[in-house]
Amino acid sequence: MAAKKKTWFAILGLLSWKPLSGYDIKKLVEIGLSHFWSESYGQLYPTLDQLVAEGLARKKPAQSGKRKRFIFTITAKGRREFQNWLSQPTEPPQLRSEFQLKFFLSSRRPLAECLRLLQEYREQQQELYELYTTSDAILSQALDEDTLPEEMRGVLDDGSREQVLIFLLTLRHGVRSCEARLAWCDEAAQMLQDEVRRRASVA
Amino acid sequence: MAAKKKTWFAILGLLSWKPLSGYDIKKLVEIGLSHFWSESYGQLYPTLDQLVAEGLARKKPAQSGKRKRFIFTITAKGRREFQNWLSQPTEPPQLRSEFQLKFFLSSRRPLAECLRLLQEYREQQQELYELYTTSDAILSQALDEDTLPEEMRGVLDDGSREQVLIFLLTLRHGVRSCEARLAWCDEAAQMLQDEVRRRASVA
DNA sequence: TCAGACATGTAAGTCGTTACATGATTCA
DNA sequence: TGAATCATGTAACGACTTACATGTCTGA
Repeated sequence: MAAKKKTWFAILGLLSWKPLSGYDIKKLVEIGLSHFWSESYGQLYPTLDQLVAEGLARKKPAQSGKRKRFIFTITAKGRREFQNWLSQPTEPPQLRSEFQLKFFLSSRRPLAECLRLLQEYREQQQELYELYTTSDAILSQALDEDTLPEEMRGVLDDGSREQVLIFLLTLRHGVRSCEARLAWCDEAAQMLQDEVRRRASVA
Repeated sequence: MAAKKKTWFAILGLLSWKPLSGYDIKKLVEIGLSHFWSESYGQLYPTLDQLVAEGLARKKPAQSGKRKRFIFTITAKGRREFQNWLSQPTEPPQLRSEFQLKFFLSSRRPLAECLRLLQEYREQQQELYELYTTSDAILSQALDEDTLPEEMRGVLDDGSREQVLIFLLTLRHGVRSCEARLAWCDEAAQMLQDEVRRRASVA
């Protein structure tokens, strides 16, 4: 139980909300956590069995519906493990950014190359930003009106305001980060172009 | 040559600056790329041999110094591969943030728990921010005065302004991101506390 | 002399994705 | 009837870290 196993806790956390199948969990992650988390089936199903083996969850076939389907329920032990993980210090995200790597390594290439990289990055971020702000608007409105947006039924149940609020806040983390990156792109492009001009004037 | 192998290109990129040993590369990554990249020896040395096997680099024992030491030099083919990688579309960083995972999953826990997570995160970011701004100041000054800061001799050679500029800009990406995250923490804490108050007033 | 930096490497294990394999059910 | 979705799983691979193993050289 020592190491990382973040997948374990991602799953336990979702199970702490309500019993779910592997498939449910996959969907939930895609809808709710997609901008900062992902899980593949290849990871999910084996991990679920491990959780059961460790006594952190229970597996039982679903009686409703005719499909082969297994519902996982968190155990008291699982809940304790999850809460313990929550209270444990969080390791800061160590991102590996291919863009930044390229940008840094391009410092001996023509400045046009750096600028092209910058522009490509900016376009990606802009697209992301629009995605985020759309969802942000929907969630903000929902919070205002104290309702649940349709897209979220099944993901967030009952009229829990906190859930909507936290959802909105995690999203807004993405929004703010995106904004910062966009601003940085403009600042960086500006400085690179200033440098081009400076070089021209010195020569 | 199809897939990811970003380590390959990180190394090739550094070798495109000048011939280096595995140890040199490790140091260079730690000093120059540490806030968005890392390489471990377990990755580095085998990859260097792979590069040689693919004809992208050449390995030769160093004649200077008495220590066992191998210098790697990029080949023309290696250079082509590197430049090709640079021009290839960059995949957007998919971060997996343990903090965001915790924060999201804590939405059914007492609000105090969410606030604690937030505060811990803020402290981490604050620390990072101070680290970044210190380096930023040094690099900004160096750029102003057209000199190389001592810490960078060996990392960046000759008086290449572009190198210092790009170095500063990659760093500033971190600075801007940090600022955004700090601002987000404050915004989020504010909104959570408003919610606590709102709940009190409704009850 | 001995700590700390220099220097290279391997083995084992963790973490995660992709692609594949299989099959039921629903609905247009 | 056939495409989409529901649903579970495995095998193979790739990326990366950690810990270990080994030894040299420099300078206080």
